[in-house]
This record gives sequence, structure tokens and C-alpha cells, in this order.
Amino acid sequence: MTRKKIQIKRIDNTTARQVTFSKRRKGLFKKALELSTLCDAEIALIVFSATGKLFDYASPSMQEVIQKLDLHSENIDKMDQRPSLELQLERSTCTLLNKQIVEKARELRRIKGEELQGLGIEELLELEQMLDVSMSLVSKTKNNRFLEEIKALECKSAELMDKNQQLKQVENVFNAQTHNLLEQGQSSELATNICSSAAPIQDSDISNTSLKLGLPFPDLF
Amino acid sequence: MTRKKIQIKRIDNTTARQVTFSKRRKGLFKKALELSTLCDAEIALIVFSATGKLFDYASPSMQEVIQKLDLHSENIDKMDQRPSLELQLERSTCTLLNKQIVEKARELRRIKGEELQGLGIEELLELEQMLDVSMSLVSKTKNNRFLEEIKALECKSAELMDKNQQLKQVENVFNAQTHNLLEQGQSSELATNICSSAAPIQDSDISNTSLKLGLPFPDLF
DNA sequence: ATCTATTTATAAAG
DNA sequence: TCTTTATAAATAGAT
Repeated sequence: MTRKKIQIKRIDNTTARQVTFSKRRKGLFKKALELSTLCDAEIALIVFSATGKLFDYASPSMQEVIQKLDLHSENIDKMDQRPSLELQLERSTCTLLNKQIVEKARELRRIKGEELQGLGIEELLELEQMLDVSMSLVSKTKNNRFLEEIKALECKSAELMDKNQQLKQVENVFNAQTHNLLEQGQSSELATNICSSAAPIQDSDISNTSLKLGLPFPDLF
Repeated sequence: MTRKKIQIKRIDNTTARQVTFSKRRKGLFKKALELSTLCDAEIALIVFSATGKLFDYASPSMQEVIQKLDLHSENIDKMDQRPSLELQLERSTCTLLNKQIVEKARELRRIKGEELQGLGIEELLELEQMLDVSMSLVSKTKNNRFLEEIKALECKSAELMDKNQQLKQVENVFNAQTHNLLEQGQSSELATNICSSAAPIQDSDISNTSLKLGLPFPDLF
């Protein structure tokens, strides 16, 4: 289809046929991958070269797609089969389950507004009402969750403030003792060191140190 | 790949996704047919749309290709197995389907706000956003439907008014003729009967007779 | 569904 | 098989 348009019929020249097979196979698999990705379709592609070499691609998995195909072609007569009762039961279960899935999938799509063509006005109004209810439930739950979170943080904050108060008192006692020691003229190196290594804690330090609580969802804002 | 290069990732817009699916599916099947023809390869191509619709192509036949595939993935033959391969397959299908149903059912319940306990704040926010999108889609569709309905009714109304005009003209002609007959002194019983059985139609009759259009959803208001 | 500007795919050649 | 290149086909976006 370039340099010259070709007829779509078997290529006689063996070499040319193999070359074309390689190129086009690559193209076909690329297209299959693209289709499944772009349109979230489920795809199985199986190719055997003339020499019997296998190439395949499957979107969720080969097994899933083929199973789904089997469900669809439920009509194909199982030839010389005398399907055991067990198998029959299993099969009818599958069929039933499949129907349920299709139905639920449709419901989901409709709820998400992706398949609204078939719906009448009454149905649309019903859907709208349902979404309204859902929305208010979800919003309420979400808001409660926010409130809880805030309350928890407030508690934590209060606790930490208490602890800070306690620490401050300890510090004051400590400072007072150090001071006493200095006043008593005991200006040894020891005392000097203690004093310089224990810098006075300011009130403003509360917010800089102990109150780094950390929001649980910092990326939301 | 034209007009503009696109990224190969899921297309979010539902309509665009469906359109692309149709176009590319067609292209993919054409390529598959061409490859099998040109290079006599054996090919099976199975595609399920996101809505579960099946499309397939197989070169000699679906069964042959899949059988050949099975031969290749001749994973440690279980010839001496108690449950037949078929039954095993069927069973795993059931299990799989069942899982899917449970998952979809849970998703539905969550969307409907019926199972919100397990969700974190981020998930709730996501859900809320999704519902918001759904709601706007559904509302839009519903409003369009209303508009269509109204337009249709207006058309019908206009048509009926036209028809009424025509009928009124016919009536006028008829009345004039009757009048002439009476003026010509032909006061036969025939003329009298005609006149009395054809009561003059008043203008106000238009709204009482022809314009009873009937809303399609009277119970809604 | 139809149109068309572009992007892709690919036949032929090296 | 890989690369190049001229050309055919496919298709995204618009209508």
C-alpha cells in the first residue's frame, strides 16, 4: 500500500510473504493494543504464521476473553457431549451470573451517565433523584469524617499544650536552681556549661515544636 | 494520528470513546483479514466493547485457532484428571464471575451511599466528584429530553391550529351557502334541518376541542 | 454519516 | 532483519 498499491490476495513469493507477515503482524498487534487501551475493550488476538509459529495478545487475559466468548456462543452444540449434570449446573450458573454482571454493568454505566440514550423522561428523573440521595449521603459522611478529624486534631493539640505547660514548669524549677547555684558564687565550669547548654525556652516555641501535628491529607489543599 | 496526534490512553469522553471504538475496530478487523489473506496466517480476533458487545473474526475458524492455541499452551497435560478440563474451566469462570458481581455490587452500593463506612476521606471526595459529574450528565440529558418534548408539542399545537383555520373557512363557506338558500325563500324542511344540525362553531371552541393535546407525563406535576 | 488534514502503516528498495 | 522513502491507508476532529 505504498510505492504501489497491492491486491489483497495471497503473496506468492515466499520471502516477500514472510517480510510482509512480519511488518503487518507488528502493525496489527499495535492496533489491537491501542484499541483496548483507548476504548477499554477486551481483546484477544491469536496469530499463527504459515510456519506454525504462535503470536498472541490479550487485553485482560487470554483466558478471560475466551471464557467470555464461550458464554456468548452458548449456542454452539457441544457435539457428542453428554454434559454431566454437574457441568450443566455449572454452566447454567455461569450464564446466570453473566446476565447479572451485564445488568449491573449497565446500571453502573447509567449511574455514571454513560449510557443514557435508552432512558425515558421518567427514568431520567428517577436516576436524578437517586443521585441526589446518594450525593447527600456521601456528602454527609464526608463532612462527618472531616469533623471527626478536626476534633481529633484539637484533642491532640490540647494534650500537647498541657504537656508543654508541664515541661515549662520543670524548666522554671531547673532555671531557678541553676540561678541559685550561680548566686552562691559557685562559678565553676560545670555550672557555666549547664547554663549555656540549656537555652531558655520561649513561649513562642510551643507552636514551633510541639504543635507540628501534621494534617492527614496535606495534598488536598 | 490525524488532525492531531493523540495519546494512547483511555479516552474519557464517552461519546468520543464509542466513536473511536467503532472506527478503530473496523480498521483492526480489516487489517486482520488482510494479514490472513496476504500471508496465509491463521488468525482469531475477539473484541468485546466496553458495553459487552462481541465482535470476532477467525481465519479458518474460531474453534480451530483456539484449539491450536490450547495445544501450544499444553501446560502439563492433566489427562488423568477427575474433574474434566471443561468442568474446571467452567468452575473458574463461575468463581471469576462471582467475584466480578460482588465487586460491582459493592461499587453500586457505595455509589448509592449505602456502604460508606470503609471509605477514607480521599475516596469519599472522589465519590462525591464522580456523583457530581453523573448528576450533571443526567440532568443535561433530562433537560434535553424535556426540551424535545416541548418542541414536539409546540409543533403539534401549531399544526392543529392550522387545521382549525382550514375547518373554519370550510364552515364559513358552508354557512354562506345555507344562508343563500334560505334567502332564496327555499324554506323546505331539508334546508331547515341542515341549518339546525350544523350549529355555528365559535372561536372559543378551538381551545376546547382540538387543543386537548395531553401531556405525556401528567403525573409528574 | 461525511469530510479532510494529518498521522501511520507499509511496499519496495538498499 | 533494519533503514529509508514514497505513497497508500487510517483516522481525529469537525460538521
